[in-house]
Amino acid sequence: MSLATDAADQPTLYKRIRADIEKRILTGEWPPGHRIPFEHELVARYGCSRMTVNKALSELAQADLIERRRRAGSFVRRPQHQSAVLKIADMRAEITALGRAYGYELTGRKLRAATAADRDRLGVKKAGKVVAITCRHSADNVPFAIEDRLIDLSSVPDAAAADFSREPPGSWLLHHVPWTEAEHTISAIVADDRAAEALDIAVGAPCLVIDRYTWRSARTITAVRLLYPGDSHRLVARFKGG
Amino acid sequence: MSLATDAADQPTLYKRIRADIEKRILTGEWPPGHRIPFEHELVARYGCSRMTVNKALSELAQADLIERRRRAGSFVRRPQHQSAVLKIADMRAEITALGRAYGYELTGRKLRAATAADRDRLGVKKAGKVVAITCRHSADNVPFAIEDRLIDLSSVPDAAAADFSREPPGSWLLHHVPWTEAEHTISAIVADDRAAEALDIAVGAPCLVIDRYTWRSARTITAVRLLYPGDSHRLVARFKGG
DNA sequence: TTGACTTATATGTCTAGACATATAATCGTG
DNA sequence: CACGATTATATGTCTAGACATATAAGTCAA
Repeated sequence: MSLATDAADQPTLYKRIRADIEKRILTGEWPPGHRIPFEHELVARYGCSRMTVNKALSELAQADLIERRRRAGSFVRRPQHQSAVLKIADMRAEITALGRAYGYELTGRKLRAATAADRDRLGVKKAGKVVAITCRHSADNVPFAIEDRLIDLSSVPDAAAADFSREPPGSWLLHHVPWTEAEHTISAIVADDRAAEALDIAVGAPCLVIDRYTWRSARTITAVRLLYPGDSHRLVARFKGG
Repeated sequence: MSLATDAADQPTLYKRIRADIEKRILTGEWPPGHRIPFEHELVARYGCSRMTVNKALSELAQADLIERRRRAGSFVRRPQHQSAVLKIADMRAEITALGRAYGYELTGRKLRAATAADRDRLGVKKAGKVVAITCRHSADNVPFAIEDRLIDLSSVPDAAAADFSREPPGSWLLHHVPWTEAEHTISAIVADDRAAEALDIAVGAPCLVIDRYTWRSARTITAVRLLYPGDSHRLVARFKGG
């Protein structure tokens, strides 16, 4: 046994090294800027080859926990610009996860040549065909959110033939467009007449608005606006790492 | 030269292998579920050792782009549960980044033994001392957000002596608490009398609310509620990776 | 003091092997 | 056919080297 441990070491050695270092960083024992021991020191401490500690350190670097600089060493990174992971699963999953019955209703569907407003909303210059969809999601038969969506058919031609009367466009896209990037803008408004009626709330009640633009490899796919009743719905974001 | 390329290969070989595979996944050429070539096939294709392709594949696995299964092979992962990276920098940075003048005003500060409400809000059971702070952030002398914060002194004893009349508690904590986890809850409300006056908006105007709980290694540090005028402020979240 | 040159060193990448281990596939048996 | 045992195989981890390369630090001259 060339391992430095006498006890049974469940995880593999490089994972143990990684976990050891991670622990010291997370507990603050090694604060941001602190220099991690050199590879050759860790090699001596753990009695293994350099490739093994290198693998541990490389993974920590990939996870942005440390920064590695040639000739200088490896250093604990300072907490990144604060960022949060905001879970926005598709509506069905979101509502189902709450243990509530999911309901869906297509309220409008139009196929048309892109208007100037459409192009502006999708952020594209070229004209093309689009599908405009409005629909409503409900939980236990209570309105949960209304959706107003535009899909660029030049990016997703299949969407022209898709049947959105049963499957919500968000789910459909999620299963047909394998990899996406998106930008969300979250704001608050008060419900106007139309929103109030669709969501069964009072005019002037607060609403949470999420505007989401989704694209794939620099190609716009869809723009969607979701309107939630603000007092009943909450977006939960979990954030890790500074 | 054992490299399979004749052209000058700027990046290193394993990075090129990783990029090649990543590209095929991102363009959809290899859809979710597709089996990546076996390591020994990639070894043959690139004319390198197994460790080199293994490093490329390991990094893709760490980035959740592929999933590796013993004996079966490596497979393109299906787009994860949709998640967004929500940037919420500290207020000064946020406002400064907008090119506006940052203003800060401490409106209240109390040091007290934790009340039942405080303990509930911080999610702790044991009693202890807390600091309660209210303050206001402004951009170009226009109210930008009001903040209502509770700091657990048993986790951050230094906060008792900190001078929050000049430095906002958010910035102070960010620089004194090196590593944190947090949970955000985003909702919408309409402004009540107090909020309307502090933010200089009309009663009944929409407001964006962010409740943030921050802790470090399972230890609660602070709970904060931020109130933004909903029509002027926007939270932008950028999301990558399905 | 400053700038240009040199050197030492820590990380970056890679190899050609090795054995471990989980598991899909196959084979036998009741 | 169902089920348990066996086998083949792809990944997981590790070694003991090697050379490449960026750069901090030291050296020396203007």
